[in-house]
Amino acid sequence: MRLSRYFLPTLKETPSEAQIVSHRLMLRAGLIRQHAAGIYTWLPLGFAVLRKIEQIVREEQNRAGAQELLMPTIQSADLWRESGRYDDYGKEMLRITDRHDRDLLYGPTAEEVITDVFRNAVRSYKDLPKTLYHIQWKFRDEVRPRFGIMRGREFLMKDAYSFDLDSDAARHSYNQMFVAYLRTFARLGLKAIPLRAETGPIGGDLSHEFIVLASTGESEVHCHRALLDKTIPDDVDYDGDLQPLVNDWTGLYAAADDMHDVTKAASLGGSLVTARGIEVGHIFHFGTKYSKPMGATVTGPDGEDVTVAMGSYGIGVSRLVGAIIEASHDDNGIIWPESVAPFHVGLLNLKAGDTATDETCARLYQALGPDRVLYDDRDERAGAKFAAMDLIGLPWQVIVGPKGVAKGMVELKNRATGAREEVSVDSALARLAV
RNA sequence: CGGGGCGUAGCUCAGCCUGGUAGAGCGCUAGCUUUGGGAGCUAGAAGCCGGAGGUUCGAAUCCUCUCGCCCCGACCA
Repeated sequence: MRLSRYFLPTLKETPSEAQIVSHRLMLRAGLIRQHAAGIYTWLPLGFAVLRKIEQIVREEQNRAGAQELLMPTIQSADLWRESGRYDDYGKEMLRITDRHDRDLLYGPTAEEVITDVFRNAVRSYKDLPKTLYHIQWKFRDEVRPRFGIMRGREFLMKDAYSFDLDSDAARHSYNQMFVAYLRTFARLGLKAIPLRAETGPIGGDLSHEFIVLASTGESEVHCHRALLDKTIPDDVDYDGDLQPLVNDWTGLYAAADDMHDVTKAASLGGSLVTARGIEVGHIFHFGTKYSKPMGATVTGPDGEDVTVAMGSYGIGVSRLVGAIIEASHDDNGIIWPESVAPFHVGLLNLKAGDTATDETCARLYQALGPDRVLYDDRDERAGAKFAAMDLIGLPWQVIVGPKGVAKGMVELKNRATGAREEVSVDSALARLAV
């Protein structure tokens, strides 16, 4: 993409409403614009990142055996009356009335809808297990939206729902998601740790939240140091026994403030780490909380009806954009992990209009591929280009100036480390190849 | 939902206390000069001073109401 044609409204100054780093940088780098309190427009660059994250989440869900579908944003209130949540959910639920005076709502979550789909379609235990998910916009009418996209009212979320014959089987579905989450966050370039969580209003008896570590994070977490160094295998057998792997990740002490056990933590001595983090995922096993009132049953092996055991598994996709920035930035701007970067390379033509630099840039642009490169071909000063490119945080920069070009050289800069090297054009191409 | 604050040019803000008809910096446009870390000079364009009502000869400024946004707290992917 040529920057001269791209819609990338960057800001030199920080809009006054933005308090935290990710919000400021998202506004400044031209990722989002606020539409109303807690509601945002995603500009092309931000949208590109959102799509990348979404795709990684999708791939890992599929890999774990979950199947994607798409449920509506607007839901019927009747279903919520069935589960008993229509009155319980409170003002966070945005309620709507249509022209026939029917009660609708903008979905804050989708347990009711998926349970309805399931009960109408599945009859036999032989159809189990099933894990279904979608990636859809949700709305929760937060009293006080803040921190930009991190706590908006409208947000993009992946939510998965598992259906099993009994709670032992459900535990396997739960473990599949647990492992999928570890893999997902690792691929996003994040250090995430699972914490045992309160089950909250959704209910149930098994729940973990996943916290991404970032020094500017909202909540405080305490955990064993060894948890930070754990890695997740690349070739997980999702059909096999996942319990050992889950145990490995949950065996060490880890707790947020609300579940923090000071005595237990103190016994860790020097291995205790206190850090800050951002919640980006939450998984629950809640048994028959929805299947029972809504009559989601299957015929079991013995011919008797069985109420299915369910779990639900959320990832805040749009929140992750902010979380990644909180975890990865410096004074000059964003530093995108390669896996989610909107472009792989920023190509800076330091003297647009100069035949030699133009030609070198054109060659690099074509060879690297216009989809992977953001080419700053604007008639701007070098300083402005450096600042803009650092701000938007692409992993690599290729800096092409007349002095280097005369020697057949360009400069390759790594955004994360700041390291620059002068290399030949061919060498730069080789280094940046897919 | 309790407490506080702010709405003036695209952005950051001054002006308001003490009413007299709109300002700065950045950005934008044009020209010249500059050209490796958000340039310099010159000349421009750009504002229903959030909205409504009121007080007054006169309101960005004072009063009332209203809408919007932000911050602290309680609550959440």
